[in-house]
Formats: sequence, structure tokens, C-alpha cells
Amino acid sequence: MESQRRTLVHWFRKGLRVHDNPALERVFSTARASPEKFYVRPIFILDPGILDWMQIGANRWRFLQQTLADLDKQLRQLKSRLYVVRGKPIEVFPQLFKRWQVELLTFESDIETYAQQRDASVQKLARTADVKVDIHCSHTIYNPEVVIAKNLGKAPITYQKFLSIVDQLKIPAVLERPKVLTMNMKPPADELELEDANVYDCPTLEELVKRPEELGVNKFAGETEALRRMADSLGDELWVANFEKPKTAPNSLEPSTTVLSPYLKFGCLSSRVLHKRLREILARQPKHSKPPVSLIGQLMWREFYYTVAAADPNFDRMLGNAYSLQIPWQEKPEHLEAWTHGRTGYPFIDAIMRQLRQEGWIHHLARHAVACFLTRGDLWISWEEGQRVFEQLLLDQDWALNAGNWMWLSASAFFHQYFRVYSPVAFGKKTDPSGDYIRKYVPELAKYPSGCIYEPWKATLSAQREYGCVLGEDYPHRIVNHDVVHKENIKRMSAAYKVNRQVRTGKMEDEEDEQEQISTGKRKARAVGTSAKSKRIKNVA
DNA sequence: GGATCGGTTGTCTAA
DNA sequence: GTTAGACAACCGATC
Repeated sequence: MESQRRTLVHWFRKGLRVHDNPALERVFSTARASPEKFYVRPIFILDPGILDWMQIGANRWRFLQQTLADLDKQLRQLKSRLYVVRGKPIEVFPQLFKRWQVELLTFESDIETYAQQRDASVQKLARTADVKVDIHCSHTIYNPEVVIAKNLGKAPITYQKFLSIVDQLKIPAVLERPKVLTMNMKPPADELELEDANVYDCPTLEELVKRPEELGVNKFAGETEALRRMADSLGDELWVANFEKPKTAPNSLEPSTTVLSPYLKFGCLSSRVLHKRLREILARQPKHSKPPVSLIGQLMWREFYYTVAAADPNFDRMLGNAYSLQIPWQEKPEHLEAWTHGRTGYPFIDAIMRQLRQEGWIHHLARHAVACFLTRGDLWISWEEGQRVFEQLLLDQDWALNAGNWMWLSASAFFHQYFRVYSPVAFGKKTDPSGDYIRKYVPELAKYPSGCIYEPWKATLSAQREYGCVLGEDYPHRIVNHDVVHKENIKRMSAAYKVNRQVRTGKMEDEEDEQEQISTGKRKARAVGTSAKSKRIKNVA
């Protein structure tokens, strides 16, 4: 009896792939076991409201659009298809549950705060509708909850500690590509009508990209391209074995790294599969680099940030965030604006910010340079502001990684050597002394010679005229003097750390001064209240 | 509980 | 061109 067939729904959110997708496989295998009982409907929910409120730039919308189109193609090869449902999840699901007679809903777990809330609501709706729910962890190699449990309920807050925990965990087996669905999947007539009317079709570029003038270079997206790019990157096994992140250039004209991050972010590429391939290669290469600098080390950084982020719903803000130091950043809209649009007057910084806006990807160390510049290095503007800009522009924007790295670079959490400040002049010169990267992305400086392209203010006015770019007219004067402000900011960081120490230990300033006076040696009174510290961690977990 | 060590990827100068 | 040490001194983990 056709009408009594029930539906198995896999809900795609991240994890936009068919390979190594346990929640999708659950639906496929259930249907294969009882083909007469079930329809399979893989869905993606597109909330038109998101187009307005989400900080997503045109390049990332295009990446999503192309990824969905590719996913639909992959599913059709498996004799299924992608159903793109327009609406809000909490409004869409009750209707779908009823109309499709849904038996089972599967999806991949997601630690992001808004996702957790959304998924809890959907699970409640499913319970009400008597729909079974099956959730799988497959976005990361290790389940953040399991790592936290293994570390006695607390997220490990150093990378080395994190590694020591996951070393004790079993690495889950990856899945083969699902087998083709062979049963007749033709839905009832009224549903067929909807399908014929293209109600569930993938979005077009026009539907998603509201400001096409913002589109830059097309970095092709989707699972097919992800797998091709992975194969390409891993083809040179010696390169893989010797990879050391700090030795790669942030300012090469072609990326010096794999650029797999956007595919990992959307889940077009399974991090578990990449991990497995890397381990296979290293097994064949007796001499190889190791975490934190190796390629596996890069994956482990992703795991680390997912784990710490999973333990704090306020991970993406300073206030109420148990990891983050509370620092009195300043509001300076004109400086923020200059940084955001690559008009700081520091060519290296501006080149990076312009590449970001055009291409949606910049090298990790380039992110370091501009993040340090915005926060503790030069502008003393909150990391949350930088996070917002990255969130909009990065193809690989990822809640946990973005927030975690911003805290790292601003020395708000995880990293504390705030006296190590990136120079907006010297850092880039190491890997690109001639300044070709700057000439590409800041073309107004193209005629500046290598000797002063990193510091155009050192050129005399007549030289500036000769190079066809006069400061203050064709390219901005530098908005701050790095040599001066970075030293002031180190002092500000020192003061901010001191205040945070006092708050943490419950010790007032005068008390500490008193203790300092009492102390006979040179050593400063360093308050290390273990009870207060453990309280801080408890708040996190 | 105090001392020591290590921490993905700093810069600058001097030798 | 490379490397060591100064800079001024942070944190978390460990013993």
C-alpha cells in the first residue's frame, strides 16, 4: 500500500557530503533493509530570514549555493535527490512530519550555541509528532563531549593537554560511499506535483546572493571539488610529510597551504577521512613533522577549538565567556572601518584585508598579522569586531575556530605572550621581501620599489609622485605609528592582565601592593589562587 | 605551594 | 645569511 509508506529524513546542515556521513547512511541503510516500507528524503532547510540577519558575504553564499547543487548531483547518482525546503526549521518540521509521515529524522550534531538551541527545539517537535531522532557526531574526528568527559568534565585548555586526552581515545572508522538506492522511490501523486513544480529545487545564485557586485574570484565549491583538492594536496607525499605550518608563507601569490578549510567548514570534506589519509601517508614516510605544526596538527587545532567551544555557550563574546580575559578595548569606528576595508596605511595589512574581501580566504599567518594589528598590537579594538568581519568574509568561517583564534591572537585566552607583537612591516618581508603580494592586492602601490613598499611613508613626496601614488591622496597615511603604539599597548595588556589576576584571585590591588612591599626579593607577588582558578574552569564546564 | 618548564608560527640587534 | 640573546615577563601544567 503506497499511502502507508513512511519517510526517513536526513537533515543536512553542515556535513554537506555523501561520503563518510553516518547520519545519512543510517537513513539509506534503513531504507535498503525494508524498501517496501520507506521513502528517503534528504533535506536542507533554507531560512529566507537568514539572508537578512546572518553575517554572510556574497562569496560564502555562492560557495553554499554551489555546494548544494553538487550535493543534489551526488544524491541523484545514488538514485535520491536533495529536497531544499524554504522556511524556519521549527515551522517547517511539524508540517513535514505530518505530510511525509516521517518515521525517522537523522542529522549530524553541532556544538554551536544557536545550533544547540535549534536542535533541542526540533527534537522536542519530533517527540510530539512521535518521530524517532538519530544524531551522529561526524563533523569532527573526536566527539567534543567525549573528550570533555575523558578530561573529567572539563575542556582541556592547552593544546598539549588536548592531545594527551585524544591519544587515549579510539579513532572512529570512516564510512564508504553509500550504496545506490534501488527501490522505487516515487512519492505519492500530490508530492510529485510539488516536486514537478520545482518547490524543492536547489537555490539559484540569484536567490542567495543579494549583492552580486560583492562577488570576487570564484573558488569552486562542493564535495566533488573537495575530494579532488584533497587528492591533489596529498599527491606529493614528501610535501605532506615535511609540512610545517610556520614555514609556509602568508603572502605567496598562490596559497602555500592546502586551502581545504572551506570544505571542512561546510563538511564537503570529512575531517575524519582527511585524518585517515594523512595517517596512511605518514605510515609510509618514516621521517615526518608532528603536531602542532604538521598537517595532522592543523586538524587537531580544529578539534581543540571545537572541544573548548562546546563547553561555553558564550564562546564568541568576551562578556560571560569563562575563557576570555576581560580587556577594556576601545571603540574607534574610523580605525575599525580603515582596517575592515584595507585602508590602514600599512600596505601589508591592507593587502591581506583586501585579499580577504576579494577571495574569502587568507593564509593563517596573514590572519595572525591582521588580528594582532586590530587588537593588542596596534588599534586596541575588541576581537569581537574582528570576528564579525571575518564571519562575514571568510569562506571557511567557523564559529568555534573563528572565536578561538581571535581570543588566541588578542591574547585573551589560550595564548598569553602578549609582548610578542607582529610587526606590520617586518613580518611580511620575511617571506616576500620584494613586496609582490602587496603589488597584487594594493595596486596603487605597484610602482613602489621593494625598498619602501612596506613603508611608503619613507618615500619623499617627489618620490611618491614619481611612483604615481601620493600618500593622503592616492593611498592613506598610516593611521597609527606602530613603533609607538605597540609599546603602549603592551603596557595596557600588562595592566589588563593584572586586573584580571586580581579579579580571579579575589585580591584587591592595595593588598597586592602590600604583599609586594613585604616581599624582600625581586620577585613580584604572583597570586595563584588555585581555588579561584578551578572555580573559573567549573564555570566553563 | 613555590619553582620550573614549555608554549604552533615575534622583533631587533649583534656577532 | 644565520643564529643567539635581549626584550620584559604572560599563562598552565607539573613536581
